[in-house]
This record gives sequence, structure tokens and C-alpha cells, in this order.
Amino acid sequence: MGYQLELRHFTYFLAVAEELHFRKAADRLFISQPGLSRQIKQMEEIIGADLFVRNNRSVSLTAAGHYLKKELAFIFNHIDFTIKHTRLINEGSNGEIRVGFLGSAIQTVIPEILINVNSTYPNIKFSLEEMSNYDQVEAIEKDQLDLGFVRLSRVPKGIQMKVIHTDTFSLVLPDNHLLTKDTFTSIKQVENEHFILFSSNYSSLYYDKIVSICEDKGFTPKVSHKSVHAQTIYKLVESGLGVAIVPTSLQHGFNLGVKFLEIPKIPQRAVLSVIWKEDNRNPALHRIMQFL
Amino acid sequence: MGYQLELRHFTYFLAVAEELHFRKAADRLFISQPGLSRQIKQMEEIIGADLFVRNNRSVSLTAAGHYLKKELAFIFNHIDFTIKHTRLINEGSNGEIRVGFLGSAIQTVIPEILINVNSTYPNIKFSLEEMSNYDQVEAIEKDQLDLGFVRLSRVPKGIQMKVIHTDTFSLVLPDNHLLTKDTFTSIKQVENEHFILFSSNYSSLYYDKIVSICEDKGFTPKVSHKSVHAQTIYKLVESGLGVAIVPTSLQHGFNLGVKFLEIPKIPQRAVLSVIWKEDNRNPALHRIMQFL
DNA sequence: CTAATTGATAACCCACAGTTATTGAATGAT
DNA sequence: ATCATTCAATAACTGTGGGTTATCAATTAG
Repeated sequence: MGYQLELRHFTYFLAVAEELHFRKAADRLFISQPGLSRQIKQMEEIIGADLFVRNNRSVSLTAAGHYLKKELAFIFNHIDFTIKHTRLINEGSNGEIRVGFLGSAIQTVIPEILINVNSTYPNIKFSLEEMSNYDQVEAIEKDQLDLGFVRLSRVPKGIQMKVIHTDTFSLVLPDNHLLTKDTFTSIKQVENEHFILFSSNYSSLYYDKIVSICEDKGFTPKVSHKSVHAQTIYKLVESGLGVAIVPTSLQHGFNLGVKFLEIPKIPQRAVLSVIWKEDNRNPALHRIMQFL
Repeated sequence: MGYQLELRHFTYFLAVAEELHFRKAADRLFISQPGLSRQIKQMEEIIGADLFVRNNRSVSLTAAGHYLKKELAFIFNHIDFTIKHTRLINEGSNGEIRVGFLGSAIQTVIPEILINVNSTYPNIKFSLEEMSNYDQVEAIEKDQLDLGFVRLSRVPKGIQMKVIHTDTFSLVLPDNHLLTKDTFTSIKQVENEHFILFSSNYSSLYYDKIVSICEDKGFTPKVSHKSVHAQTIYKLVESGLGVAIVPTSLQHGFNLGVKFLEIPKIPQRAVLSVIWKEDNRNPALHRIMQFL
């Protein structure tokens, strides 16, 4: 009494259940027959059920034994798979990477990376969450996130950053606006319009950069609305509430009454970077680093 | 080298994974801390994966450890059930079905099912436990439960759901309230009363539905109390602390100073569903499926 | 009858799970 | 700085119980 069931018991039971012969089962397990007999007996005592009928000349399974045999086969397979899978996760071949991103990055860069990673490591899964620059940095420091897609110039100590995409800026105008691709030569032509920008605490670098585009040309933009979603910004532009400046690549995927005119002759670029924690312990992350 | 994994390792691992503290885990297991440390280390060697990160000051799970923890919880539940079931078969019973349910389902539907099953399969036993929607889903995924009675609109992948009962809603009033069956025409008549509802994290769909009944009629209910038990809610109503809205069938089985008025002309229904795991291996469950 | 084949029992042995005592590293308090 | 505290790892030990060999008891075959 007071013993515990162990996997050993299950292994032994399965051998006997398959051989229906203690001696042969013992041989298969490379142990002696009395040892096996005792373990099986102990197992029956622990469970509190007869598993075999010993006819003193032949061995057969009881109904309970039959059921147990079937279930244990399942359990062993499940355990085997689990152990194997655990090892794989440890090696980074399987696993999950938690990704944060700015809405303005989801159109171009991220999909490409995901597709590439998926073709080489189909077992690595992603969980995506849209977050502000600042929230991403915080989440990465807290190990709530493995990877962030941000627009930042600097990043706290302990966090790595790598530029992965630079983009020109485009002016967003309502479809019926006077300016066209041909007549648009400088951003100064819209200096009297109201500007709709991404909220500065969503991405302050981004905000400042757009303001600097205007200031370089000698005027300060009148910012009337701030928003977080490109969709919202375009809707406001379409409604005639103002104009906007966004990264050129952000024109894909929308169907609204606005037109995009690339701003010529400016040095500013929308820079998208990946960030991650130096001492991140997620093995899957290291696997996919090459794709960044 | 050459060791074997045993259930002991799993038990120890789970204790450490839950406590994240070797000493506390060792205390819980009634063994010494060095013994535990060694077993865990051995386990990591056998599996060939790091399961914990020991910072010499704190213990945390690796990605592989997280995965293993989740899977082992399932495996243990499955083994426990299998052993129990083996014993039941040995005793000549046909099995046991573990049922979870919302308190609001115990009055009407479940008793009928139990009576039906019992008359055909007198040897199938039930263990009933009252649980929230969310807990039931979790328990079913972990194989802690075979069947759940919930009020949900969606359910995770791998879980089956079937509607078994739809019910109208009734207003619960203290006996001495002015409104009667004849004068009650719209829920708007009680818009100034305080409402006592089931807690939203007990059953959020249910909560939202009741709020929507009011909002459809042009007002937002003032929710003053939230509770988990119908009994409690009725008691509060009886005490004059407010009114409540519950599924009509939930009026049976109580003897309190409250009256139930079915709410006329609303589309909302209280929908009760059964849920179970697609790949549930309990043979008794498959036998009783026809009764659902 | 004897010989062969089966699982159960008895008595012994040693591997290793679990013990106590200690170290070493990191943190917090004064 | 210095000391006390808190944690896991290491070292050296001990004794339970898994496994051993030897034997028995029961059945079947020739």
C-alpha cells in the first residue's frame, strides 16, 4: 500500500497485454518474470481492479484490462508526442512568436516576412497585435512581446533595433482636389490646408517628421485632427476636412475617395524598424532572425 | 544516463511549474528541495530540453516548459479518468460522465436528460459540478469534463456545440410590486428600477442579452447588483433591492416572495447549449449522445 | 508416471530517490 | 561597506523497493 502508479507499470502492463504471456513479456522488457509478475500485481492493487485473468495455464484480459490497454496506448502516444514537441520547441523549430506592430506597417513589410518564415518554418506561429511605438517597447521589456515593428529613432538599453524598410511620403487629398500628379511640385502648395496626422503619442517620431517636412519648406502645418488609424485619416480627408501625409506604401489596401501624390524632393523618409530584446529566450525568435 | 521518464517527474515538474519556487514546490510534495532539484534536472536531461530558467534568484518557465505544463495537465486528467473508469468497468458499471453546468440550467433541461439516460443506462453515473461558461470550456479542453451546459454563442476549435433549449425571458418582481400580469406590457415600465443581474464574467452573453432587451426599448438598465446564483438574485428582489430578468424556466424550484412576468414582444431568447470535445475518448459519452 | 511449461512465492541485493548539511550567489537592510 | 536573508545547486549519505535467482505449485502432454 501507499505506492504510486508510474509509467513503468503502464509499460509492463502493455507488454503483458500484448503478449498475454508473462515470460515472453518479461523477455521483451529485459527483466525477469517474477519481477514483472510482482509489478503487475502491485498495479492491480493500486488501481483496485483485476486486469488479467490467470487461468494458471493461460493469461487473458478482463473487460477492464481491455479498456485500459486501449487507453494506455493512446496515452503513451500522446506523451511521446508531447515530449518530442517539447524538444522541438526548445530547439526553436516549433513555437510561437508574439509580434506587435504599428497599423502603418501591416500593408507591406510584415506580410512578406510572415510568408517567408512560414515557408521555412511552417510550425512557427505568430500572434499579432497592433500597438503604439511606446506600448511595444514596454511590452518587449516585460517579455510580453518578442518582436515589435516600430518607427523610432532610439530605443532603450537592452533592446536591439534594425531598420527594415524606408519609404517616401505621399500627400493624401480628396479625389476632387485641384492638385494633380502633374501640377503638384511642392508641399508648400497646400500650406493653407488643415492637416490630419497620426496622433503624436501613437508615434511621435512620425509626427515630428511630417511636421519637419512642412517646416523645411517654410511653413508650420495647421494640424486639426489626429487619429490612430489610416482608415480614419483617409475618411476624414475624403470628407474634405483636410489633407494628410502618410508613407507612400500605406495607400494599398484601401478603397476610398482619396488620391495619393508622392511628395517630391524631400529628404525625409518613413523608417520602419524591428525591435527585440537582446536576451530574449524564445528559441523560435532566434530561428527567424535571418528573415528580418 | 539511461534513465526513464516516470509520472513522478511529471508530478514534480507540475508542482515547480505552478509554484515557480523549488522550496515551496518541495514542501508541497513533502520531499526535500535538493531531491526535487535533482529530479527536475534529470527530467530536463532525459527530455533533452530546458524547462526552467533559473536566475539563481527566480525560476521561470521556458517556452518549452510552458507547453509541457499545459499538456501534462491534460495527460494527468486523462490518466486519472482512465484509472477511475477502469475501476468502474471492473465493478460492472458502465462508466462515468463528468458534467459541468450553469446554475440556470439545473431546473429544467438537465434533470430530464439525466432521467432519460438513467432509464436506458442505469450503470452510467454522473458527476455534476456548477461552473461558469468559461471554466467549463477550459475544463473540457483539459479533459476534466466530458459535457458542459453553457450559454455561449461561439466556442473554441475542437469543441462541439449543440443548442438544446431556448427560453423566453421573465421579469422578476417582489410580490407586492404594483405591476401585475395584466398591467405589464413593456419592460420600459421598470426603467427606473435597479436591476440585479447575473455577473457578466459568469456568463457574458447572458448579461449582454439582458442589457440589450432594455436597450431595444430605449433605456439602459441601472445595474446595481451582480450575482451568480438565482437564489441570491430572487432574495435581493424579494428584499426590494431591485428587479431582475431571468430565463422563464428559472422560476421553478424556488419558494420566495417574488413573482415572474414573462416579457412580451421581445426577440431575445435564453439559449442553452451542450458542449463537448470532438475527440473525447469516454465511451460512456458516445452512448448517451442520442439523448442530447 | 515423467517432463515440460506456466505464473506465484521467498529471500536476497544494490540502484537510485530522497535525506541532511553545506556552499555560493544574489538581494536587501543597516 | 557589512551583515543577514533567501534562493538553488552540490556533496555525501541512507534505505526503500525494483529487480534478481532459486524454488514451488499447478496444469498439460506424451
